[in-house]
Amino acid sequence: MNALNISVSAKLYNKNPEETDLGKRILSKSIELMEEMGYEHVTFKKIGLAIESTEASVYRYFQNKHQLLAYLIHWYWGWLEVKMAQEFMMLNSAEDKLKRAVELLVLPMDEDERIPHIDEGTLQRLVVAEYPKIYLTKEVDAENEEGYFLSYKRLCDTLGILALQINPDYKYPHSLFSTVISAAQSQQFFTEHLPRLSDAANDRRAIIEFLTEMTLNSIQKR
Amino acid sequence: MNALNISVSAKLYNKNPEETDLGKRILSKSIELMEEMGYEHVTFKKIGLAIESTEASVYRYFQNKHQLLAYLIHWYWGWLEVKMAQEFMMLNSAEDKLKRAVELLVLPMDEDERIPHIDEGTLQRLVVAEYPKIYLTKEVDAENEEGYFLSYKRLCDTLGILALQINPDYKYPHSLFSTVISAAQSQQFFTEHLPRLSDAANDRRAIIEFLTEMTLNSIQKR
DNA sequence: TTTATTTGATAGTAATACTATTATATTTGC
DNA sequence: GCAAATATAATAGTATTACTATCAAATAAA
Repeated sequence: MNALNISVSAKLYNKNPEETDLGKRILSKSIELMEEMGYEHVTFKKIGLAIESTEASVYRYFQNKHQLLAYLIHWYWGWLEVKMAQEFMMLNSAEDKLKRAVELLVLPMDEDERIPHIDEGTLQRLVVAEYPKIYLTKEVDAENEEGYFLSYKRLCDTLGILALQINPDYKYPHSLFSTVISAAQSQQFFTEHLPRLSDAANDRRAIIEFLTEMTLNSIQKR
Repeated sequence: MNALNISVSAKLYNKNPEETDLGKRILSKSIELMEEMGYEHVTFKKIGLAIESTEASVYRYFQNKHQLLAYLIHWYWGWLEVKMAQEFMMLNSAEDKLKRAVELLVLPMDEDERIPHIDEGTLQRLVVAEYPKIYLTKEVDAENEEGYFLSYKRLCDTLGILALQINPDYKYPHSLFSTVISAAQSQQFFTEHLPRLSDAANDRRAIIEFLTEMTLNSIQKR
């Protein structure tokens, strides 16, 4: 147990995939498959095949594909929060922390060797491509009560608190950061697939600058 | 043909639903059904039943559920653009126009009696609940070439041009308005389902204020 | 009023999203 | 080291979904 562990609510799985080898292979391969062929085209049968096991085994860990995606995305936000906390220790001003947070949202991630079964870079691309699908459903209220979205909400809170350190009177910290996090994802998607919806021709630094300006200009007292 | 007509690319249907009575009933009922039970739970069989026809008839108009949703959302953005153009005629400054645009994105729509087969209010709620699903797919590039997202892109352009009237040096007009439009949708969803992700407790005016501030502060020369 | 087109009714297929069962490994407790 | 518990593999089966195809009846157009 020297490895870093991201806590994921027990409601997000049937059987904890982090506890077994097969479970870790499911995580690893489903990230790969979903990123590669897209959430809609993945089935538990295909995952079973990829991990050289069976459909039934995957069902033992996750109730369905939706829960699996929710798990992976939840894990991603939890992990990003840990990353941010680590980096924030080296920074002093709230403004520097926010700037760094935006960078971490947009820059490609390198593999964290403490967690060999999860390829953070691939997971990040998966999140960019799929994340709104976990809450844009009719089951959102029930799943919200089960804690499906806790790590995302916590991340927004954390950043919102930084904003209030810059300007305690700012009225919309939660709205702002749910917007910024979401825009960080969608701008990455748009530069690649719908470039007319962005001004950052495949240039992550431009996305970062856009988001940073938007964030700081919104918060600033005037 | 005294009625207003929103142009929708022929790639978005098999057979133009606006041209027949059955087609219009499909539009009308699928908006209702999708809003009510959510995109995932709708099937062409259910739509067939609701319009007192058959599954096969629905397939004659749309290749699949995804294309149908894309049609409806495309129609919505097209219609919103027309609405905005109408309202902009009564306004002079670019700033006033942008403010009004944000209001139109967020305020509930009333029925346009020129188009009796489409309930704009219900359609707006459908768009809030489902719109990213039309581009978050592996088919996005192919569908983009077919013009699936033209009305959305046009809307971003239009608003971006207004921003440049306020500040010709602003570097991110497309990114800003794809973000603002998207945030207008997601903030509505969050206030209802994930309130911790917004600061506008079921208050559309607060969403409007948040977005308007964010927009104008981003554009402003400094 | 013949011809073409649209719709309704029905059937059928392959894939999906599961649930269930049983045999075989593998691990754990004693 | 062995019995008991647990995890997995292999397989089968079901209901639903996402289509495709066919053909007759109704309607519209030439």
